[in-house]
Amino acid sequence: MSQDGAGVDLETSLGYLLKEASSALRSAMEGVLRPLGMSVTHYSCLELLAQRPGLSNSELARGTFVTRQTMNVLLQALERDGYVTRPAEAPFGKVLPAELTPSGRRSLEKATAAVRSVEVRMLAGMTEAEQSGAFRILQSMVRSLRDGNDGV
Amino acid sequence: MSQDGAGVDLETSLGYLLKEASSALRSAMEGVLRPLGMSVTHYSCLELLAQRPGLSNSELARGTFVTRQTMNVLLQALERDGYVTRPAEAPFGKVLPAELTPSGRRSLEKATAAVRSVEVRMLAGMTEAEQSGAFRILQSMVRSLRDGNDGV
DNA sequence: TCGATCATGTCAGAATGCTGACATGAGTCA
DNA sequence: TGACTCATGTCAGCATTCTGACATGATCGA
Repeated sequence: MSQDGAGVDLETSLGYLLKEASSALRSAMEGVLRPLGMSVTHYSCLELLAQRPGLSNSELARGTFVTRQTMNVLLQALERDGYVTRPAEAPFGKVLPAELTPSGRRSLEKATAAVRSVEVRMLAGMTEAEQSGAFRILQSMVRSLRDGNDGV
Repeated sequence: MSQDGAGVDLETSLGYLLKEASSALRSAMEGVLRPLGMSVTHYSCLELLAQRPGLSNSELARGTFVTRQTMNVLLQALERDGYVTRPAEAPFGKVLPAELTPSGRRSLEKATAAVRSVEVRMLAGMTEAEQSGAFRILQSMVRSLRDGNDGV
């Protein structure tokens, strides 16, 4: 199965498995969000805004792991469709705090329920201890990867 | 910090953390692969072919978590640049087995070393037991997500 | 043997995200 | 005060990936 001497054995690589898990999660989320006419990034943006009202474009971008240019395009669409509002002028500096409209909040409700069901399914068969263990380990990975990243 | 009653708390959501970890890994891999003129999918394809010579386009697509259309575009580019060869005619059915050329193998060597260093960094500070625990847990997540996915 | 079903390779067009670039406002330091 | 650095919002162009569609070859059941 494993090729001796090869650098990264896909069968035992945690990096590969991480990618696989992330792909499966994304796929499952797309599956439940598509009927609602929502993409994963779309949903992530609304969810983030619901939990932290007033976040700026750049902050939302960091929170959803896309560039601020990408988030800007998405925010403009969400604004046009009436899910999000931003003031015409920045109250301070250039930062424009965004907020959900009632329509945005309504639209988010169904999506949140759908995504929660996916997360529940993902955690099926795992004990509480395993879940908190997974949490610690993933956090450790993120920290280690960020550290050596030269601030990029 | 947490909003009581909200469906998915980002601070404690394993799904969100999984996405964060995957994003950090991808970012780190892009960082080391870019100087080599290689994208993550590009590398993944070569690595997969090195470990399992003769994989078809569709099999490579599944192994790198992209569609077979995407992999087809990539394979054509890799073929054009002399990293991969495929027979002009299928030895059986329509399946075209792909293989690395010596040039492809050479190009992969540096990339493998770079990616391995990223994986080592990611696992820094984790015990053997934690790593195998992480492996089991991620596998469990993948299985649970796939199960309810209606075969998509 | 024949028709239905499925997987594959491939082309074309659309969607999504990224890099590059620019102007603007805040903070820092001499 | 003035120069410098940094983060932000935004526009434009490019890269990557996806969805839709089609023809072809293998497989299976009647």
